[in-house]
Formats: sequence, structure tokens, C-alpha cells
Amino acid sequence: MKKVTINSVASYAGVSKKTVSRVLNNEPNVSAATREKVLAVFKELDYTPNPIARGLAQNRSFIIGCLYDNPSKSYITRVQTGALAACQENNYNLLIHPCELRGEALINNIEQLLQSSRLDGLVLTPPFCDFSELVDFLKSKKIPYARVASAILEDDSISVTSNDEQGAFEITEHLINLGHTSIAFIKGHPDHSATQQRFKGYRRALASHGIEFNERLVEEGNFSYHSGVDSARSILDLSPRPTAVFASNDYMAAAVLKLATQRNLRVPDDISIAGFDNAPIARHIWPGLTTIAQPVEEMTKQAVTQLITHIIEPQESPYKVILEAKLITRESTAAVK
Amino acid sequence: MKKVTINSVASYAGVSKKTVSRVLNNEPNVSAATREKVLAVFKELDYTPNPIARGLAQNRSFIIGCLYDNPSKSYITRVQTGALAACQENNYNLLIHPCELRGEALINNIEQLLQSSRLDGLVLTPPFCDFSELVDFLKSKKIPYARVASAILEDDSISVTSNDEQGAFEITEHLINLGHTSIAFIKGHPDHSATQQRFKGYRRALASHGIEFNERLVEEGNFSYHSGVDSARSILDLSPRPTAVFASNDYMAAAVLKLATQRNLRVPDDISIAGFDNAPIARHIWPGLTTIAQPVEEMTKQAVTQLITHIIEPQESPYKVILEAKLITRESTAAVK
DNA sequence: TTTTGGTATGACACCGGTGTCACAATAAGG
DNA sequence: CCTTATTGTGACACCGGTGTCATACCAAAA
Repeated sequence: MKKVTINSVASYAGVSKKTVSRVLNNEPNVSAATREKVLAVFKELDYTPNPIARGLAQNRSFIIGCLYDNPSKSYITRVQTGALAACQENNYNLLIHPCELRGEALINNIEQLLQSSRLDGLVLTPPFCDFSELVDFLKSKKIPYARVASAILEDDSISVTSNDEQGAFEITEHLINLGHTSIAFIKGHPDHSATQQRFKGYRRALASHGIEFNERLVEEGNFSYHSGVDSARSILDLSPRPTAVFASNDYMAAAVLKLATQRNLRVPDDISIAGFDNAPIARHIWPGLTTIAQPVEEMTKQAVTQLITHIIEPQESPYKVILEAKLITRESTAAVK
Repeated sequence: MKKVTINSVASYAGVSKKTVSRVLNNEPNVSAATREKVLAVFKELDYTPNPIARGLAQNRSFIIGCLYDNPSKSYITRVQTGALAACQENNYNLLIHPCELRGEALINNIEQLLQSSRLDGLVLTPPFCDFSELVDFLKSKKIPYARVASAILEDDSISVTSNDEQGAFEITEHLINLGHTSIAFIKGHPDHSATQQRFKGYRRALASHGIEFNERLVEEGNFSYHSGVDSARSILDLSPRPTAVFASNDYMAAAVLKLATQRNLRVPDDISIAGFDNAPIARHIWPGLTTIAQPVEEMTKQAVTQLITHIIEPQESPYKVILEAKLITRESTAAVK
């Protein structure tokens, strides 16, 4: 199999390689006849331009980097799925780069990454999307970036998010409507803006139904299953025991369920449990978890699409989208007895 | 910030760019003094070679592609983790490419991928690692590849795997040692070689303990949670009901657990359940699942490391490694009453 | 008919590295 | 001391595209 380059196409078509390049890039000032002829040769020789050579000439890599520091594998793969979909549509590639927000020298790490990979842009997933140190660094280096699921909208970057606060409000209201008034809450990781948002939604729902907020019902978690176990222990030890628990994500909710079951509590008869994210585990356990589903793939896809658009043609308009979160009721929540 | 290229380094150090290139690539025939000098300039100017230019000159992309078609998000992320570790050590990047084994035109899809991304090599995860149509195609195109977790060892490619058959044997034996003689089995997806391996291990354990194999205790699954639910239904409807179920992965085992719990069966008192893979769900549910842990990250890391080594310096020796799988006992299995 | 202006095209340098080869300087051998 | 290897170094083309600019061409305007 011989290599087909722009030179072979050019000589085969009887034009200069610059003209071939013009056809490739849909540039004007090529006669219809010439364009047709070159396109025919593309087909005939089965020509694909070499992205590396292109990248060198244009100082682009056609690669987007995806930053994450997230314990939830399902979340990560959903993000990847969305990002990949956008990349494929635009002939871009996706580079995944897990790294620690609180690790030493995060900025160095990212600088290294940018130096060595020449990424065209970055997608920031939680918690990076709200880490101003990083965002400022990228801004100063003029690296295009897009933020996914951020709570901060007051800036001029690309951002696609969903309404965490509203989701938390709705699921709390769902519990209240079932008659619960003593609803424990497990917070997420403090570095994630979603943590504050979900907490705010919880409090707003209590307030709007005239239920007094009780500090003792709130536990600090960090989104990990393990932290859920610790929080669950404290909550189930309370007396009187709350009739419902709303955990900031499904892993922690699953931990509550596990501990409750171990203690021979029946869910939802003795205690209702709600989660957040609609992770696979929410439907893989019994009883299934009532939770909030967010369009993670769609958010990421939109963010990356917009990022690539921006890379190709820089524009000022800050792209902001807020997508809807949706309540999913399963068996883990029921009316209070 | 000015761009630092090989030219600036060269003129700054007072040598030709070829000499700089020699230092970069650790080539011989550079005097110690010159090498020192150039290295010092690297530091001083904070120079990083442009991988794209390098790639163009050497017709390499420094990118490895990772193919997968797998419903288990945790498996995918484990594979990615291992592959990334190997890539980072070798200054390679990882491109992820999910696609369907049975999708129409898989080969076309891959051909397209290779054309447009100029990947240096591919990692084949299950089920691709055993799909001869694809392997033959890659061979004919002379694309380097490595296979992870394959059951087929009789070829000349790079392959790192773990002993599925032995793992299945051990977990079955574990159940037998607990007194179980009626042990149901749920098969995995027929496209995965692990499916046959695990089934073989199950049968070998039965045979070696003089327990007659009973076809009616075997259900066809496909590794998905959903298929586990269907299989579980058939198994729990059997009469007499088996005292133990060994599912070919943890998702299906979790499905059995869920259904059993819904039917008010106590696990492990009324029925023992074992899985395979040690997925996160195995310890996120109650009771925790007895299962087999495989070193997925390690397998993938070794495979990719070897693949890159092979790309840099093609060699004939087929690299074959088989890593150990390990039995993890949790609460879902107990002695038969 | 000549001037003007836009369109189609190609020559050529360039992106930032690496491969080939020539050549000078040094070391080893006769 | 001269010849022959060996080592260190640089000039230059090349990888496969894109950007800049000159130019030939043709139609509309003067």
C-alpha cells in the first residue's frame, strides 16, 4: 500500500499542491471544474490528509484534553462519552488526563501537559471547573477551555451546567411531600461547587415548607462510598432517628442503604433514602434509589462542541447553557409511617 | 512568552540544530562538553520539543489507541488507568475509542480511525482481543497491537492476561468447600473469551470434587446487569432451588442479589452468591460479594508498556504474561445450612 | 482599445523537528 | 611521519501540509 500524500494527489490531478490544499479546506477561489477534479482524485486515491502535518503547519494538534479528579467511574465515563461524541463530529481527538486538584503542583502538572501535548483546548470537569487558580492560569496562557457542571456563571468562558440547586430542591420536596420532616443531609466534597448547590436546594425546600433547619441532621461527606458509610453511622445513631436521608450522591446513598440494611432497618418502611446523579448503582441495588438524573453526556458534548467552535473561530460571546435535572423516583423513598 | 524551538536552542548554544536533535534523542557522537552545554540551554530556555514536528519527521503520532466495547464502566476506567500509566512513562498519549464489536463495518471504522489519527499502535481489550477478523486486519496493515485479558495465547503478538479459568475454579471450589453441591452458573457474553474460560473453571471444579454437572443450572447471560436479572429469575424459580449461584461477573451477581432480596431470600443464609471481577459494586452492596479480583490496571499497563517498547524497537519475541487472579471472600457466601 | 479589478493558480518559504551525507578533527596503526 | 579509522559536527533535504505573494487570466469600466 503506497502512501497517498498531497503531492501525489496534486500531480495526479495535474494541479499544484496549494490548490489541493484549497479544496481540502473549502477555501474560495477555486473554479468549480478544478474542485470537482480534485475531489474525484481524493476518492480515487482514497486520500486522507495527514493531521500531524496539518497540525505542524497550523500549530494545532486537533486534540482536546479532558481534566478530571473524580471518584465516580460512571461519571467519568459519561463525561468521556459526551466529549468523544463532540470530538468525533469535529475530527478532533480526546486526551484524558486524570489528576489531583489538591495534589502538589497541579499547575505545574498542567503546564507540563500543555507543553508536551500542545492541546488545542481543555474541558474542565468538576472540581476543576470552579478552581479559579487553574482557570486564571489558563486565561493567562490563552488556552481555550470549557467548563462543565460549574456553579459559577459570572465569567466570560464557555460553560454548560445543570441546575443542581433546583434538583436538590425537588428531591427534598419529594421527601417532604411524602410526609418527612426530619430529613438528614450528607454533604459532598467541599471542593465541588455542586456540594454547596445541593445543600442550598435542600435548605430552600425545607424553608419553603416551613420546616426548621437542624444542623445536627447534616453530615460532611466527600462523595466517596466510604465517606457515606461514616456519615450514615452518625445519622443512624441519632435519636430520634430521622425518617429520611438525602445524600449528595448515589454512592453515599448506597452506603446509607447498606448500613441501614446491616442494622435490620427496612428501607423505605423504616427510613427513606434519596441520592443524586442517577449512577448505575442507583438501579443495581434493592431497593432502587430515588435520585436526580443529570444530562452529563449532553452537557459535556455541548461544552466540547462549543469549545472546538471557539478554537476554530474565536468569538467573544460567552456560551452559557443550563440544562434540566430530572427527579427519578424508585423504591427507596416512601410515605412516612 | 516567546516560543522556544530547536532553532533558538541551537543558536543560543552555538551549535547546529542537528546537534541539538542528537542531544534530544540521546544519540551517540556528541562530545560530553557539547551535550552538557545543550542540556544547560534546555533548562535555561525551558525548552520542550514539539511532538507534532517530531511526529511529522518520524511518521509517528506518539498516540496509542484503546479499543473497547464493554458495558462495565469500572472495567473501562481501570483499563484506562493502566494504559495511561504506561503512556505517561513513555511520553505517549492515549486515545480512547469505544466501538461495537458486532456493529456493521467495524473494520471500516477502525480503518477510518487509523487513517485519520495515525495511531502508533492499538490496545485491544475484551472482546476485541480475541476477534480474529480484527487481529488479522491489523496484522495485514502492520499496525502494532497488544492484547489484554485474552484467552488465546497461541499467536505471536503481545498479550497480557490473567488466569480466568483458574479464578473460576477457585471460587467454585470455595463454594464447594462451604458444602454447596447445587451451584448455579450464569455465563457471560458469548463474544468474550472470558466467558468460556470461567465456565471451564466452574466445570473443572465440579469435576474435581466429584459433583455431577447439571445443565439446568446454567443460564446464558451477557455480563450486563439486565441479563443478570433474567438469569436470576430462572435460577430462583428452579425447584429444588440451588444453594449457591456463581455469576460470571459482579453486575450479574448483584442482579441475583437484588432479585433474591426482593423475594425475601436471605443472602447468604438461604442462598450464597459469588461474582467475578471485584467491581466497586461488589463492596457497595449488602452483603458484599465474594468475587475474584483481577489486576486489570497492571495487565493493561504491562501490555501498553510492551507495545510502546515494540513500536520504538520492533522485536520478534512474543511477549506473554499471565498474572494471578485472587479470591476475595465477603459476606455473600456462607456454609450451606 | 486601454485601464482597472477581481478570480484562479502556482512558486516558494515555512512550521519544527529528523535522516543522510560530507567533512574536519582527532586517534590509532604501519 | 604519513595513512587509515573513528568521532564530532553541520549543511541540507525532507516529512506533508499551510501562508504569502506574484502572476496570468478574463470581464467590466473608461
